[in-house]
Amino acid sequence: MIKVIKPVSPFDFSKMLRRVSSAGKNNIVHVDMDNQTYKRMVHLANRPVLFQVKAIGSIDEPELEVEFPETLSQREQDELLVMVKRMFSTDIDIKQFYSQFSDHRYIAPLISDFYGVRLVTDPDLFESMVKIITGQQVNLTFAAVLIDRLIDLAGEHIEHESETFSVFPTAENMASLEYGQLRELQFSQRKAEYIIDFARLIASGTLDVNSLWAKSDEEVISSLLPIRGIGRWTIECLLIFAMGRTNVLPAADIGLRNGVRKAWGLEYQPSEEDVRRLAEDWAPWNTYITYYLWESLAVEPVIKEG
DNA sequence: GGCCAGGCTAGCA
DNA sequence: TGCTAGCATGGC
Repeated sequence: MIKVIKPVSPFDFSKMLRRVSSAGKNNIVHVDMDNQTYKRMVHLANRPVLFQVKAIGSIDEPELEVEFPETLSQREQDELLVMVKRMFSTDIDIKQFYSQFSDHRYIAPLISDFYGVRLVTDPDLFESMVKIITGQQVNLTFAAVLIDRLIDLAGEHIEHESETFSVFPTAENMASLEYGQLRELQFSQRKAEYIIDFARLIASGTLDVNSLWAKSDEEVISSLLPIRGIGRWTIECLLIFAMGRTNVLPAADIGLRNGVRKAWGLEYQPSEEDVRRLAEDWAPWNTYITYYLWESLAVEPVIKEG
């Protein structure tokens, strides 16, 4: 069955896909740049469901076709469409961001470079949190390798029309792991503890992550901060990469600081406080400015000759 | 080979 | 309250 979503324009699905497809080598997300499609499985009503998102139309008159099994109930269809809209930030009125910063010396060029690019989020809070904790203090390349290994170990792997789709491990899957199993994948002892303990909190019903959706950013931060292994940066990333909140400033983030250094042409590494000062007029678009600064670092490096 | 990675905790003053 | 050593390993 196919339903059509009309995102608010501008919406550059192609650039968004390029970013998604460069993360890791696992079989969770299947991106086809030629056909402009994104496919993956998610848990819906406790079973894995395959869906596909395909871009038709243009950047200024975008449409997304969402394809999913006929067997979904009406309620599950609604849930899936809400999730897809959130994942691709289709309802964010990005033109307001653009008009607010159209004359900004350092931000306007970013808008020009990444016109129509929106945040692409993870469909699931648990999945996102595991990825973020894994990414603490290690380079992104290594973090992606660790996540790939974790998916091989604990995820489901489902064949569908000659393609293999991996499904990210559920909290229940991971709650039954031992720390030593993650150590063997080259997780540090502490990260193994952080991640498995977090899975156990959810699987046991002690922590209800879905209750976070109704909370403000600061309420989400204060409710997760007491959990061991979860600091402010981690929650700020969750707010961005899982919840799609648009006004989050992870000022301590080394990538953001590098991005600010590059865009502002600074000769020194700005501190967290420096970033907060420069960002005083960024509201309510802290997340998008941060995201575009991250994007500006991810641009393919020029290959040197010789 | 040394420093840096899209940090966090625990221990100390 | 604020500071810092230690963690743990790949990338460059």
